[in-house]
Amino acid sequence: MDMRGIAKLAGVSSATVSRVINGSSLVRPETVERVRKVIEEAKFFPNNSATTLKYGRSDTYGVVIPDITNPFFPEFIKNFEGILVGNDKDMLMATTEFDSSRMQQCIRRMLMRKVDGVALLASEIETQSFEDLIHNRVPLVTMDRGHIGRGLSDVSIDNRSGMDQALQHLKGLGHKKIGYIGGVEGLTISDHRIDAFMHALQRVGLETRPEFIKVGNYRSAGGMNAMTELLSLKDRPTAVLAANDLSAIGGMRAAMKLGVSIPTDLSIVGFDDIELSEIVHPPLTTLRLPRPELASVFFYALEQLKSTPHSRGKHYTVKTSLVVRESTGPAPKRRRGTS
Amino acid sequence: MDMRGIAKLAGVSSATVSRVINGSSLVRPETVERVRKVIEEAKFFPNNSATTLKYGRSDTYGVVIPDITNPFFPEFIKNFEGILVGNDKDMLMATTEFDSSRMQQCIRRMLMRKVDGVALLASEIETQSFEDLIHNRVPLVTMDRGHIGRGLSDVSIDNRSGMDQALQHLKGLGHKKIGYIGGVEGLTISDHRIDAFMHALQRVGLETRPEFIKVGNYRSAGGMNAMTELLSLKDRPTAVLAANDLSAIGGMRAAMKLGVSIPTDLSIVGFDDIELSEIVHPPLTTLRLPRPELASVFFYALEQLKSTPHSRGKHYTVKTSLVVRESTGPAPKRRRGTS
DNA sequence: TTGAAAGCGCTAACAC
DNA sequence: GTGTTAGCGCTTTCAA
Repeated sequence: MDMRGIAKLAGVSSATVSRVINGSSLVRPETVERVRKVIEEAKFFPNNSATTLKYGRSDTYGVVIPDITNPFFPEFIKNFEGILVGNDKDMLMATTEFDSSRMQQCIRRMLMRKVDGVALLASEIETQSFEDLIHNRVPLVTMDRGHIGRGLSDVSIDNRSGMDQALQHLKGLGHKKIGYIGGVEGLTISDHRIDAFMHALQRVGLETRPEFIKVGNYRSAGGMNAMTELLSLKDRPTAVLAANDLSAIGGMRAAMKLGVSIPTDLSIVGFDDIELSEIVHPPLTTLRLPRPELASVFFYALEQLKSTPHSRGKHYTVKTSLVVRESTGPAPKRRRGTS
Repeated sequence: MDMRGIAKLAGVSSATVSRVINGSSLVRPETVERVRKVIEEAKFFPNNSATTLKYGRSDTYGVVIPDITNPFFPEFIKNFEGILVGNDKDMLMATTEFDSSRMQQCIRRMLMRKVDGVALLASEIETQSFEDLIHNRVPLVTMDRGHIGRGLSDVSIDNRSGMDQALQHLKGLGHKKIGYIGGVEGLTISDHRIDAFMHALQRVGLETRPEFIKVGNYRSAGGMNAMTELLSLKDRPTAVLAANDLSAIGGMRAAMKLGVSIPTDLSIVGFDDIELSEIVHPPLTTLRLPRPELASVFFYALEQLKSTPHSRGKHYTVKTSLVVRESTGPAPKRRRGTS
């Protein structure tokens, strides 16, 4: 069944049916009524691909994420989809699994589906991939890459303010030796976060120790490994920051397994503030990266780019803030033998 | 840029370009080569909506889920998307947030996008909603609703075998008073699971006590509330089953807060086996519902329906199995005063 | 082995 | 207020 079918049943033309569906005010109310009824009875739904074909836009935004099993992303997706649905748009989600050929496929799918823009939260992207998007004039908003350009905006995470807060908090509790569990090596977002950590240490006046910095993988297993390494050091940190909550939670698990109690023997601070962090035991002190705000900044940035297609994108920033729970406490008294 | 553009550049017709893209063997190798090069240089991507318009199919499957922040669903999505991408298909995901008007919107979106089928994992659907899908000949596969029909298959979760295993396990540990934290009241999937629990109690030879059955909401907060109620009973259960892992984990939290230690004072069994259940402390004993298998059964069921459009669907079953971890242990000795 | 052309369903410009 | 019609990009049948 198409609009012509409906038109015939209602005794009008397909143009009128189109007008009714799109709420044009030019149609006589009784006609509207009649057409509506026929649409209802026939259970008719307009075929979106015809409009997409005609106008080259699909009212769909693409979202590319690395790993949907990291709770941070579903929480973002939930908010983002909510905004889209509220604006009568659709979402095409694709996950890269940290794999660059998957990433290429994702971009390809986005282009073939004529998405109106792409929110790119997967930072392992090579520049090459998104050149295709730029070249095809698809608005692109990235997370924490720092580069902008024509049709390209970036939402950076203000790691700095959050890290400062976290380190001040720890310093206030008497901690001096602070470790770090990183993300996946080589991703810009991980590098930014490590940089932010190092600089924050300096600003707060704590020493940086290379052996206190371990890589993880943004998942709990990586956090466990990294923490195990940190705790096997002769001179251990008394507090640890992690690149995300999942790593921090893995780290807590590893610590508990090794008989290190939290926060008595060791303090831990996460990053993201996923829902889980409140439920876990002990509840995790963490830097909150607010998903609702992040989602709406992405949406706003995309809409901006779409409405001014040929102009240069902008830098946006989302702030982080410290949420103190129970995984941080006073630094333990020094043991004999360790400095 | 469209196929005619490519055709002109390559000195062929758009038909030939189409043939090259679709891998037709009728084109002379040198022509293929030439066209390929032009496509490459122009960074051309075919416009999927034209094909969708022409053939009424989009090579996209829809997935409708209630709540993406419940880790069970991302884990399903991850597997399902993997299968789809491997078969050159796309996924249109929609979440209902347990809201029936959102559900209607979801179905509408699916119909407008001409999805080739829908995997419906949200059981709060009213029959009315999916009549639209059936009416428009869209293959539909539901989870644990039990009804099949023309173009409609169902994947049921074999709660029974799993519940039996769980209760045998608990009985073997000396438990006699077993509580249950349910899902959202009124959802068929919740009702099925409660039924399965009651029948399993009978089969295993344990008594059923209405006051031991509490509703939750599939989230940790609901599990906390339900557990708090259970523990406020004068005569408490010594073991509790939950409708999903999130509820079980919430239940553990509540128990810990009330000074009830797990598994010493109370045993808990979850349902799903989300990744989190292994990380949580203590690691959760649970009934595993294997997501990779679930995803592939859904895909298979959809493909079956698509290839035989006018025939009746089938019943599929996915079995659950008990994974014993550390949240279950021997029943505590009876305290004085409680029977 | 390649080309020409019709038609999928919708919408907006134009005609009445 | 309503109807007519062209055309979005692709594939496939038919013709050459």
